[in-house]
Amino acid sequence: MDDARIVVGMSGGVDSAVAAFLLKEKYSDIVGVFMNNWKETDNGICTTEQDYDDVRSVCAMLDIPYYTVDFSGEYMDRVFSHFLYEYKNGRTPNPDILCNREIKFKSFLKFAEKLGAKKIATGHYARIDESGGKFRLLKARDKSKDQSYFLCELGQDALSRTVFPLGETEKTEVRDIAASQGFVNATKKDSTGICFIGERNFRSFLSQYLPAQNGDIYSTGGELVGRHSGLMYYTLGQRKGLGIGGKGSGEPWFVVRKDLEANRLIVQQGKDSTLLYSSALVTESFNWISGEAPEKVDFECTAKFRYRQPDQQVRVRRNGDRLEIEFLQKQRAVTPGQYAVLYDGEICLGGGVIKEVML
RNA sequence: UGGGGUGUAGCCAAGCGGUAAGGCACGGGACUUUGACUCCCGCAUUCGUAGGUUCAAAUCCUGCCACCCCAG
Repeated sequence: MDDARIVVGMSGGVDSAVAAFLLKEKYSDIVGVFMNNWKETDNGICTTEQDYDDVRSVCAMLDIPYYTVDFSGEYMDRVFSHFLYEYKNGRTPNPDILCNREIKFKSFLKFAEKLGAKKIATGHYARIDESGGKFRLLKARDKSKDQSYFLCELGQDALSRTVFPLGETEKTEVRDIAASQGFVNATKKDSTGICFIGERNFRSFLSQYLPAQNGDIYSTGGELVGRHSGLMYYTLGQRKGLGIGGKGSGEPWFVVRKDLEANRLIVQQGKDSTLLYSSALVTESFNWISGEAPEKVDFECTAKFRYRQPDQQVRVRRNGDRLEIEFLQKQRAVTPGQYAVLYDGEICLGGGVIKEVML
């Protein structure tokens, strides 16, 4: 039994509740902390009250103290402002990876220190192992829930002070444990949508922060095929929301390019739109979880370009901080602003923002 | 106002006397801690309109309306 204090981040969902429960096997001094990182500015449905109630209920059953902490200022400055900046520039950001780096594994970690804790824990599905003072991030045992992709920006400092109690646990077991413990959130639906902001109408949400500018939609053949309501509402490979019907072959249309200069959306018809398939990408800065780039400048490994994508074989060429990642199989809709995350089998090597994509 | 053609859901489009295919779009749901993709479900009691024939019409007949084309 470890009597050093550990702080567990609790969202109100089943995962973090069960994570806290599992910690009781090894830790005697556990503190639950609920993070409130988003201030409602509209009169949307506020689920944070309910979530906090659930945290209270679970902590009471576990007989552990709990606190709530507000990082909404940090979230706005270090995550959301960047999120908006990226959209404004035509890219498609991944705020949750940044949120992990900046909030959960930075601000929250510091907060835990102030509470006298040596370590923090979260309900992420991923594993950490250590050997000779080196920490590695590994995929979760439950491959269908593995969230290592979202943790690709972490480093040695964060990993050395983090515990992921659910790393070896299947999601179904998590539900079973929650049920057997009688947790109020045992059957609560998993939350999705941007972390802390939640699920909401993407268009109306974004429009509150960025001005939308209508424009034309052109086919790759140069034909005017429709109107768009603002480039920021679309991402590469997107089908929904184009409103183009009855034209051409009858197949659906997909976004293949955003022309910011002309405020035009370029679309192509058919699933096998060749312009959607790329063969390589470039990241300009890359976070190596080990803390240092591998010695080899040219090597093969696997990669993911989006969450829950099967591993893809790639060849990496390293040029300082710049990485060129070549795909052995062409990839559909690899999008600037998203992350390329490298893996060596179970090991998550790290990730970087996709800067440009080559056909 | 001579000739020909076409009018089926938001768009494209089957149907040619037996009681409205399909696709796209759209809406809802599933999946999902980004954005997407994908999957599932829904989506014309009605076929430009008014009559007529028929047991039965979107399908046949007639008038009208609209649009298109060729002539003028």
